Amino acid sequence: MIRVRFCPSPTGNPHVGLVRTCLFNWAYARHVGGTFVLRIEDTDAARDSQESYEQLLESLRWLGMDWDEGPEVGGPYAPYRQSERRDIYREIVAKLVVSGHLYESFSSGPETEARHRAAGRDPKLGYDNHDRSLTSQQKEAFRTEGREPVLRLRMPDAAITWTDVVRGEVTFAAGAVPDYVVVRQNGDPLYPLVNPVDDALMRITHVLRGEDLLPSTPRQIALYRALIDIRVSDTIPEFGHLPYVMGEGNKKLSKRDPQARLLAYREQGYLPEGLTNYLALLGWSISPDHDIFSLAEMVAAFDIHDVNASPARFDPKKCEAINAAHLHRLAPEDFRDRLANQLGAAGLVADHALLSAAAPLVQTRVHTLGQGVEMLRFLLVPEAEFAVDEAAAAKQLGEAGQAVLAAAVAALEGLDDWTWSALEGALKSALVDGLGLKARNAYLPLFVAITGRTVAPPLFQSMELLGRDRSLARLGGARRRFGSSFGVR
RNA sequence: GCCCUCAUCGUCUAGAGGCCCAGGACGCCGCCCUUUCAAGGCGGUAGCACGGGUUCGAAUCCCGUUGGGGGCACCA
Repeated sequence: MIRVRFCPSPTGNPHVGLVRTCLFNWAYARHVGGTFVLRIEDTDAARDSQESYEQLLESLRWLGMDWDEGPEVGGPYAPYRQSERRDIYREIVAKLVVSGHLYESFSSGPETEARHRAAGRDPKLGYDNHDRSLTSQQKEAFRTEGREPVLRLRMPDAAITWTDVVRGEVTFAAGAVPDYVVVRQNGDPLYPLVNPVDDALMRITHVLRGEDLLPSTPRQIALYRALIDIRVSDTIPEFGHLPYVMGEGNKKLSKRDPQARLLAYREQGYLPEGLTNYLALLGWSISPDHDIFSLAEMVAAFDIHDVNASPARFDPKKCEAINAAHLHRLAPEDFRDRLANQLGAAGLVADHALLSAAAPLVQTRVHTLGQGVEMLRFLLVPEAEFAVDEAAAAKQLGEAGQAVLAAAVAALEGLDDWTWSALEGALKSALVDGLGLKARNAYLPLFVAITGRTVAPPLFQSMELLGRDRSLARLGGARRRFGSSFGVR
């Protein structure tokens, strides 16, 4: 039985790189019919926050990644928040000390450096394993000075090799990794201990995580061996190190990067299926000749062994394009309902019939739901709040535009049949035939007057939905407001 | 400095010795369609980092160089 886990620490807001790691774990678990465990690594009280924790869960749920075991759903290895597992760690640490895998270390950083200098070595070399064989008298002496030790893991004096699921064989030479701190002076267990301990206890079979953790893998393998020795575990899991998601330039996408903030995409009206599709493409591909797919299709095809080892750059343009493809594929009613939510979040309400008629007009014209809101704003906003984009007005409602507006008003005032095809007929004969204008020049001023912008749903349909009174009022308003600016440019 | 790691169009990728004078997608550029903007259709632009091997044959295997990234905490 394959068991994978995703174990974020709740600091800052969830970002796309983190979510991509989660997605690969989740998809692999689902693909092989294994178990997906969510574990919260909140051992750093100073940086962890409840808000971050909640955003994390919310993000995963929004994207459709459900967990079989973890916070709020429980499971056989509960609790799944490390802050609630202190007693477990204490017990295991005690066993590791008794068995000699952990030892007390009193050296301070400056002391270690001084030893390196005295021996003519680079002082930045790191810990020198100096305290490995302190006698009990020596330890006693430190204690009388009032010094408390940290606990370090005794690293094996041999090379450590594993076969990484995404990179193949990786080896660290003997002595490349110094004995490292596993329990703080104040007794708090640290990530390098707690993470493998929980993986062991929770019977995790595949550790799939970011490549930043690759250099710490030899330590974890060493710890695993110790855990096997004290019978807490009986195997070492497979490791797979996923490539980074990079931002602009050549730096890893960080939590501080605004483009990395996951929930920003929801706010802008990205679809969860669009975002997961794009994220999946960062380091993986479903087939040589297509790249639009659903989560279910991903699950059917995803294998962690197919993931690339090289870092991928996050491209907002492609992300938007992939999202657009999903948006355009939505059934019209589905699109309409999602748009209704987005409108609601923007404080706009539309009655069902109006929205049902309007939504199809914008579906293929936008890449995100947020763009849909902007495109329909003219139709849903209270008349008093309707505003014309100044730049568009300056360009389209000058002298020529005013002539168009005048002719349009004249042609429409006597029009009884306020349907889009009647509107089209009337305006076409008045402006294209009557004034001899090209369609573009004939209609652009009307777009601006009616919708306030030059990027909008089709004109005649928009006017039909807006209704006769409001349409004529806006045409008149545009003449009054911008007609006086003749010659002013 | 030491250790690890990565290397195909601008970007994401397909490619696991001959099917590749390298395929797809996004972007970009044309054209068509067109009531703006999209969408759609058609076409175009652009790449195997470099140098050595191995082989009848290398984007694919090996070595090196160069370049990028990461790690070397009583953070995770």
